[in-house]
Amino acid sequence: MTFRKKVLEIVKKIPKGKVMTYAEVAQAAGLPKAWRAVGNILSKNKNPKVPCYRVIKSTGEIGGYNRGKRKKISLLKKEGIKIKNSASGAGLLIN
DNA sequence: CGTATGACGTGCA
DNA sequence: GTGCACGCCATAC
Repeated sequence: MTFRKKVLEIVKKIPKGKVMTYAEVAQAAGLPKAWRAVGNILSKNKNPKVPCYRVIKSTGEIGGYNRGKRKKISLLKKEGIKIKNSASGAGLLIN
């Protein structure tokens, strides 16, 4: 079980309507200091079953998305999460 | 095997 | 409040 796969598993287990930060995912994967790699892995994530859009930065920022940050925001909004500011503002509301 | 990179995080100016 | 720089880990080439 590589760290990469573990991270993907964790992200897959994220409940609907909820979000996790890269740091949280890394911690859940067993390497709380590997959030760096988490982002890197998700960026190269080729598994469509992984809702990588539910993973955000610890600062509350959206971060980025393979298919465009815009799309990520839309998906999160559908889940009940609204984005206050996508830049520096760092604000997302959960319902 | 070694180097470079990245969807980050925190600290400091 | 905003901007810049450093540090960290795993993956890719």
